[in-house]
Amino acid sequence: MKPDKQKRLEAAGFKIGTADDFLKLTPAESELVTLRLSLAHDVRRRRIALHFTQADLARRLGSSQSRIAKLEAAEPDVSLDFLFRAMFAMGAKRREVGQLIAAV
Amino acid sequence: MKPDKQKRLEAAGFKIGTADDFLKLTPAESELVTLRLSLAHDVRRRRIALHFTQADLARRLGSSQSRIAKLEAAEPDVSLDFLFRAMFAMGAKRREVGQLIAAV
DNA sequence: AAGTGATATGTCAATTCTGACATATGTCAA
DNA sequence: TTGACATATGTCAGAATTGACATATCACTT
Repeated sequence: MKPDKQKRLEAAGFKIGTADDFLKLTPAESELVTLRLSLAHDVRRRRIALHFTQADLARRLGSSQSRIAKLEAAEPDVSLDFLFRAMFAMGAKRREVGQLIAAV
Repeated sequence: MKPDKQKRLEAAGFKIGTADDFLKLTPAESELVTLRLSLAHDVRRRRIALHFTQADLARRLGSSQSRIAKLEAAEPDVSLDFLFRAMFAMGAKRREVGQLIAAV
């Protein structure tokens, strides 16, 4: 958001902040949320780059299409284990995953 | 292991390899195992650097001393979620965690 | 409009993971 | 040796996550 727009909104009584602020997350919780979102987004990016459907990826993981949809939506009942397994199942290396996680 | 020692052992009929080889892990499984071990090791390293006992860390996580012991031992019933929560609970940032994961 | 393939959403029983607890082992100082 | 503190190991009921399935929605072609 541009600074001037933020000023105008605040003048109008709106509090502006990130979703983390809004939800009053601790720094640790915030890091975890960001991590989950990054992974979920990258799974989709990689899947599409490989021309896989969700069903294709599910088959590789011994899972189901609906679970992949939930994974990519970063739904709260999706574990980090599942997210990482999806990454590695698409050939991602620790090096690449580390870079993704470290990215600001 | 030093190369010469490995040669001697192989000459004696021993097969030398990594645990991954021995267990016949796929590359994806291998990446996951290494990831878990790296995190578990780093949790212990950080905890000790902070002069925390396992009970201290457990309290921060709303967990128990025994679960932290299992975590640091990378026992198979410990989730990646729990490992990451422990890292972040000790103040680790995504940047640092990413570097740890990316490290060869 | 109807058909087709991909993705999203909801539910649920089974599996997996968790905190809690008991207890064992280890370490070190008094 | 005893005591005090830290860590390890085992168990288990409850909580969280899973695959499977049904079905809805979307995008595109005919």
